[in-house]
Amino acid sequence: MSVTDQPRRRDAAATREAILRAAIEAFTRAGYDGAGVREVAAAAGVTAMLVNRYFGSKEQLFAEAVDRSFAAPTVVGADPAALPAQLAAALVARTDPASEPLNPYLLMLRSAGNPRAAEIMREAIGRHVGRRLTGLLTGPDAGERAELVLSVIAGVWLMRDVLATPALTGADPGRLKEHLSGVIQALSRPSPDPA
Amino acid sequence: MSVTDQPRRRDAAATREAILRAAIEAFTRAGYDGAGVREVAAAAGVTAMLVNRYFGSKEQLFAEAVDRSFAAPTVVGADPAALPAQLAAALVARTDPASEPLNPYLLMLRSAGNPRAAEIMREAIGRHVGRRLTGLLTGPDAGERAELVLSVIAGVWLMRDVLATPALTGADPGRLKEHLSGVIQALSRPSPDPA
DNA sequence: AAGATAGGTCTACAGTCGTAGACATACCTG
DNA sequence: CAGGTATGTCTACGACTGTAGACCTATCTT
Repeated sequence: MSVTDQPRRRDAAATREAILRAAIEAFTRAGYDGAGVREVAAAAGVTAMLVNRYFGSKEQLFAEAVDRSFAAPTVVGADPAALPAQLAAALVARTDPASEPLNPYLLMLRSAGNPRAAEIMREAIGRHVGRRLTGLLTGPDAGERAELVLSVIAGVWLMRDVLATPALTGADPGRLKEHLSGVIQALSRPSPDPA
Repeated sequence: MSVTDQPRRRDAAATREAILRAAIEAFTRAGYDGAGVREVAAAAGVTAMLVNRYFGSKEQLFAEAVDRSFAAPTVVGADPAALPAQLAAALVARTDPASEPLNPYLLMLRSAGNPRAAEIMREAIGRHVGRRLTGLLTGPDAGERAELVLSVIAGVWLMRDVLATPALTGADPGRLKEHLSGVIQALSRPSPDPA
């Protein structure tokens, strides 16, 4: 790691934390299948076996990495009326290709191909993100509208960062924010007007 | 494959087609990393080497599978005014877990983790889907709004089929269609009203 | 019927993967 | 200072991956 890689002081908690951080980084960048245990171990400055010794298996390591990554509150909005604009602004800002590369949505999108990883993430969503977002919405079908908002967020992250589609990466942020604000607004109302 | 697996009559075109079909199925079900060349070959009733002999490499096979999968027009809408409702209805119907398991969005979502696969799919989107959807929208920023619609579609497919989130899989189809129709409607207008 | 060629298979290699058991060493306690 | 234990490493295995070259054989042509 550092230039003078003196063997880190023996501290189980700190080492475990270093491995978990490295795992989040690796899984977010390369996905569940693309990240190897040896790679995670090397980034944490330890051996591959120590990873399994602390976390049991790659699958359990992934589960804990997902849980940690999803636990961090991505967007906090207090006023329900201002939520669409705030959410849209945050989404546009954070999906900027030059933005910070560590976030739960990238981890999710790049690991969705593996069935076991998908299960783990579904449970984590129900445990963290879904519940948090549902609380911000009002109405009887808040749960499903919250997951629709989640779908939109994930979809934008997919196209803009993972696939890096030209029209979205090069779009004007202000106009993009307007569009997305309208989309989220449409999902904020309990039931669409059957005019 | 069949019970009496008599060695298929030697026909280069037919064999190539069988391999390509098997590849689309495998890549859609397991993603780029999850599907192996031997698995594809076995499903087509041939040897792994023949796959590479016809397609050069796994990567080129994937590129051709993506191109074929994306070329099939998923939703055809003629009337721009009715487009949101039609698109929403088709999306809700086709993302039903009991629906047909072969479609470009699943292929895309489950392969997005691999960087090379992501590049290939980005090009294929620009070549097929993006252009097709852009033609259905009007206004100066039709391109970026088309990709936002694509983002919504992909996001719903991700949550409803790949992750199989409970609130979306169990949601009432009619109400879901209403919500999504409103979302797409918001993206159909050239520029949101700065009221 | 005999040869030519397109169509397919066999064997194998070099690499990576996740993981298990035995072994070594740094640190704390007496 | 001596011992014990927590902490970390080494070696290795079996399975799987994509792919290359040599080889076989069914089919068509003459």
